[in-house]
Amino acid sequence: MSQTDTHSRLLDAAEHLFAEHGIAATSLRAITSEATANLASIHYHFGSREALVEAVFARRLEPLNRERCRLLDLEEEAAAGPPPVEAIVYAFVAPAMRLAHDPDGGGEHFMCLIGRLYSEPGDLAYKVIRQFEEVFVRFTTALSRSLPHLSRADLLWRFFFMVGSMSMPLMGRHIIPRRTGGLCDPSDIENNIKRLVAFLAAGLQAAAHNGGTN
Amino acid sequence: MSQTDTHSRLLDAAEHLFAEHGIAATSLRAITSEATANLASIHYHFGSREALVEAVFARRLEPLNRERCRLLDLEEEAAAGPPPVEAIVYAFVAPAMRLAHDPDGGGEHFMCLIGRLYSEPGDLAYKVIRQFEEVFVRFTTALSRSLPHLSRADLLWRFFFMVGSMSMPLMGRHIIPRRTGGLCDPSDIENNIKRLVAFLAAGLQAAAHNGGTN
DNA sequence: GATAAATTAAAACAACCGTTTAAATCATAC
DNA sequence: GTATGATTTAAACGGTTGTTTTAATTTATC
Repeated sequence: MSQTDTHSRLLDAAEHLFAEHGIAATSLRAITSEATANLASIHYHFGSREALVEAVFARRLEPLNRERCRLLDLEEEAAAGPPPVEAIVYAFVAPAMRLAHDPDGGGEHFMCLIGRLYSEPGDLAYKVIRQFEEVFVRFTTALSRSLPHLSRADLLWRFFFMVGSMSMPLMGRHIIPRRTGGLCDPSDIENNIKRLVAFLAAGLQAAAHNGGTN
Repeated sequence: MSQTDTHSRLLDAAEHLFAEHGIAATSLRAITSEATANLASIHYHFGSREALVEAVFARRLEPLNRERCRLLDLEEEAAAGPPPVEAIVYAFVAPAMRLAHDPDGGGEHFMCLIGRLYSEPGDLAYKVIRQFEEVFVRFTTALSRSLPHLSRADLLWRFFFMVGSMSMPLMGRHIIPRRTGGLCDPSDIENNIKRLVAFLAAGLQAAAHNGGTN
């Protein structure tokens, strides 16, 4: 934990460069250079490039998803029946948005990286997404209790739509402000959380496209 | 246009491999191998690797966005005032979803690739996204006419949320079916269009998070 | 069928990749 | 202070990358 903690310096540098240039496009030499560490240090501390990649994700994902479940716990204890959709959406969205711009958590690059995940080559995505298993199950069942009229397919699709919407303020850190002349600011976290909750709660509660027959 | 049209065989192979493994992770040798062409043919026909990447996008983007504008034209001519939000969303979503699985259009890999775009290294994303300029302007102004109570920032954010939602059935071709045990099928295009339109129209029309004061 | 242009083919280029090895350095406990 | 284990360093490995060059081949024109 000293200032010469090569292990976490490597994780920080990798996280940053992965988010900035993509995982595949980032070389070990670029990482060790930014971390002011030796090339071989990656293999000493992690064993391989792939293990380093997984470590970058594991470091942040566990606390993030724990916080999501904690917020959902609170809501489910507070409400007698199923919690309102807004509360479920908030418990899912807010921890990710906050982590994305918490300089202490250091996750400012991480959530951008998570957004990239769906477009990274197959093996890695599956490994990482498996860490979402508990969150996926808990939130989809919570939503299905609050939206019992939706078919399972409709509900799951809407859950994925939610993930996609949330990924925009996380991934579009550079593109969105430029595109909107600064009008849309991804670092305006609390307002963006409210925007997302309003948008997603309405979308999730919309009438099913087919009248709910399947 | 003969069966030995190396130029388009290279584009097809690149499009496919880019979508499958990512742009950065795809080598020229892998492309020429799949296209049964010589390694040097890429530089002969396109000049460089980067030019090939841009050509892959340019080939599909222009027809796609033209179709979007055409559908929006129809709606704006049909309606006296601003078209209903559902119609605007449909004009934006449907062409992309159809292209994504139209084997004739060959774009079955392309839309998956578009989804990757937001997470590709910076220079490329800006170049390609500039091709969306007309679509961006036309659809945001159409939406703002149909949703005049929304602030410009709220409207633009919701537009980005829409793009993010739409990217899920496009990008998640492999992950979503596996994750849902086949219950969610990204190739069930027409139903997914309806699902998206129902979800997005409700989200776009939601009350502003702050009561519409800014 | 010869000429010229367009296209394809094979080979080589330097630069970079992830990984490994072995020696040097550091910290720490005896 | 010396021995021991943890960490860092420098150098090299074979393999792959994008690109260029030069020659061979195909295609079209007269």
